[in-house]
Amino acid sequence: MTIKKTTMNFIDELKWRGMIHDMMPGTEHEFSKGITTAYIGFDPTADSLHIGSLVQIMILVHLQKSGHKPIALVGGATGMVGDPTGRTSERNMLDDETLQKNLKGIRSQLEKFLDFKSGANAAEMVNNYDWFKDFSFLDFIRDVGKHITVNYMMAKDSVKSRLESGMSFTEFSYQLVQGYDFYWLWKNKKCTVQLGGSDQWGNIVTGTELIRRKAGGDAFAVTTPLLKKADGSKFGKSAGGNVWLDKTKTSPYKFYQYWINTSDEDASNYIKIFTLKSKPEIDELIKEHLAVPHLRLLQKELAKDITIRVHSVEDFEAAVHASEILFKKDEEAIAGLNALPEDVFNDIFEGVPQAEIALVDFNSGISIIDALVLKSNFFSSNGEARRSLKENAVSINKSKVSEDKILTTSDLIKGKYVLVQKGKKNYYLIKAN
RNA sequence: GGGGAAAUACUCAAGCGGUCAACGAGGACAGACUGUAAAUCUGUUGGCCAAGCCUUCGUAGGUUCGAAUCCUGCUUUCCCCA
Repeated sequence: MTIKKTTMNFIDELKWRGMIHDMMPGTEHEFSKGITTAYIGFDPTADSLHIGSLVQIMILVHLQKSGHKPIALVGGATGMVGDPTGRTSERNMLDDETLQKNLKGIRSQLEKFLDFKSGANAAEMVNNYDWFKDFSFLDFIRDVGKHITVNYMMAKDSVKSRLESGMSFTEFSYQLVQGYDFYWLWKNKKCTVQLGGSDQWGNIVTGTELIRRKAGGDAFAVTTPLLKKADGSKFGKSAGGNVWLDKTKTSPYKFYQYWINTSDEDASNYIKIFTLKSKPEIDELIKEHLAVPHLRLLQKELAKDITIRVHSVEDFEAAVHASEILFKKDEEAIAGLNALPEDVFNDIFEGVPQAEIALVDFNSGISIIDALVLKSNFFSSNGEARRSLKENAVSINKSKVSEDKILTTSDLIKGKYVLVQKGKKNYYLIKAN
């Protein structure tokens, strides 16, 4: 994609958006010198990035917008070692095949956000495996290890916290490997700044230290705050786990819903971080939102902006359409569903758990519990289904049902579907055939 | 190498021979209230053919009418001494 330039300087831009946690002295001056190259590393632990990495992606986007050159590093080598930061136990190593698959997936996602083609500040993607693959162990400990003392490495929190429980030499070496990445990029790509989450500070500093001791060079760092929700829970997780950028892992509908469900408190922060809207625009939105909070303008703008950029306008529109229908009240919603063409109907429920039940069963009638457990596995046990029914949590076709409900052909929408809900937001679909 | 302590459900954590499917807290899920927010209040949180029955308290045995609770072996973790 192409990137429109802004005039605001990079650091100021990040500052008002609340995206800076810490910065090395001299960093601002570095960016004022002209086109500056900076990099962020992405961990290839899965074949898709999730919305946690979206913060880092946005940083690179801002960097490029303010005229600097972003480098996205995918860690083919570091992925083989495993970053101990924030981990309490030794990490499983990835095998080569998975690693390659993951790198490929991540690469294609990054291409959606950054401009890799045009101009002096075109983004670049690098894989640290390229410079590590022919670097022998002996050469590494002589050329790199010599410059950093064990005392220095042990002082890092990521290491200290693991001294009790144990840590392999492999993970202990991680900071040196990442540090060398920075050195390599500094030397070969004139990359003078490393960006990253605040948990990466220790690793980044090892890099600047290596550059200083090995080559007497200057290098800088900016870290972003780790996102948390206002209630203290982890950002980027929904009931089903991570929220992924890959639509086969997290459907656009669910993706959109994740953002729509953002609390007011978080929404005003997120909109600064995850959208490219200008300060006046955002200030205005927040003001409007405060005046009429129940309209949830912020959440809608946030969800719209991100869904479109991560997926597409079409995906966004489909998600809104689906949301409108699903969250309408009772009869209205059923009428809406009945009116839908079959393919749209299927799109809406893509990504919703589905089960097929034979049409003949409907003729004779199916008890609600059998339908929810035995026939579909929507609930994991009869007890759980009974419990939910008692709690008045289960709806069939948008109306609450009790334990004695029997499903028959008259419950079929479009003669084929039964819409099941647990609570307000969990949908399941039964297909008769 | 010697000595001591501990292992309980998603997590922390009670329990120390029957009244224990196991206190309590957190989390999670649901209900009410709302705005598909937050906060608050309430309920639920092993399974089943459900006033009953079955399987659970690291693991394998044993004592006992009866064990999460006592004994023995094993495994793992932590602490102290060398």
